[in-house]
Amino acid sequence: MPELPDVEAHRRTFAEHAAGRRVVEVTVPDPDVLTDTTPQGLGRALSGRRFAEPGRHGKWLLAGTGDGGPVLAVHFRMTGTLAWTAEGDVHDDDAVVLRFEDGALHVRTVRRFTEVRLIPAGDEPQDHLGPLGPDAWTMDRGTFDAVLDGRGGGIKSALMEQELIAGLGNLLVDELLWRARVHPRAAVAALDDRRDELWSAMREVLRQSIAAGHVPSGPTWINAQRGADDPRCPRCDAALRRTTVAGRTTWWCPAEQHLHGL
DNA sequence: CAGGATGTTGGGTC
DNA sequence: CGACCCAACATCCT
Repeated sequence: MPELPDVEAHRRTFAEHAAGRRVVEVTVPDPDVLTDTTPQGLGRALSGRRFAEPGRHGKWLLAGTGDGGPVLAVHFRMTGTLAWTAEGDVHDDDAVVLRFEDGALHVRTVRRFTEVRLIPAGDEPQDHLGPLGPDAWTMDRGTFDAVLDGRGGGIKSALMEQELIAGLGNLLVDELLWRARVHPRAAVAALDDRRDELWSAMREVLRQSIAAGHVPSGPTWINAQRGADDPRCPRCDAALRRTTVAGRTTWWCPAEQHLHGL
């Protein structure tokens, strides 16, 4: 599930239950999710420490321990979630469990691509996450323009590129392109006069998705038409088209979304 | 049973 | 170098 809005919801869960609390115990039912540490290393680094307010960059959840202490970084990939339970019982899909006095946070993953990293005390988180562009939600309009200026290729692949803009995924990009009435294969270079529409569509899609904690699938969202028996444009009722763009299944309205000059 | 799934990476191509 | 394409990762669902 996780795109930026889902991770933001997990960040809120983490903030509610873990910020300011002391870690009692760390267990790692699936050590494969640890890419740069071991269950013992993770336990040694976190046990007894208190978490600070968690942060997020793109699709990474960043849970620091304050005062330059180590940072727990979680990337949920496609099927990861974060759950709080008062009982702390280990679930089948649990990969990492952080126990506190009054319950536990469970990093869960079905397909087990989820990645949990331990950023050593004093290190910059950015140096451990691979190349990431500015966060899609917190960046400003000038940064958005700067990132697209001079970029070749298509708009969907650009918006999906985490090194360019961090946080947008397949659903969000289809949704915002539909709102901006821009064809997913439109060349970035052909969209100089559509930047306002792209920017406001991105802001609006992110604002509503973050409020919901996921990409909504209501009647005004193209996302809800994905895989429907007879997928239709929520605005004009045209039959939606399904193609592959940037390696991902892409839904778009052939009546409303244009190439803009190509 | 084959194919696809909201993500990323590494390899190869042009 | 810049952009594209595909396979692979592990598991579930249609």
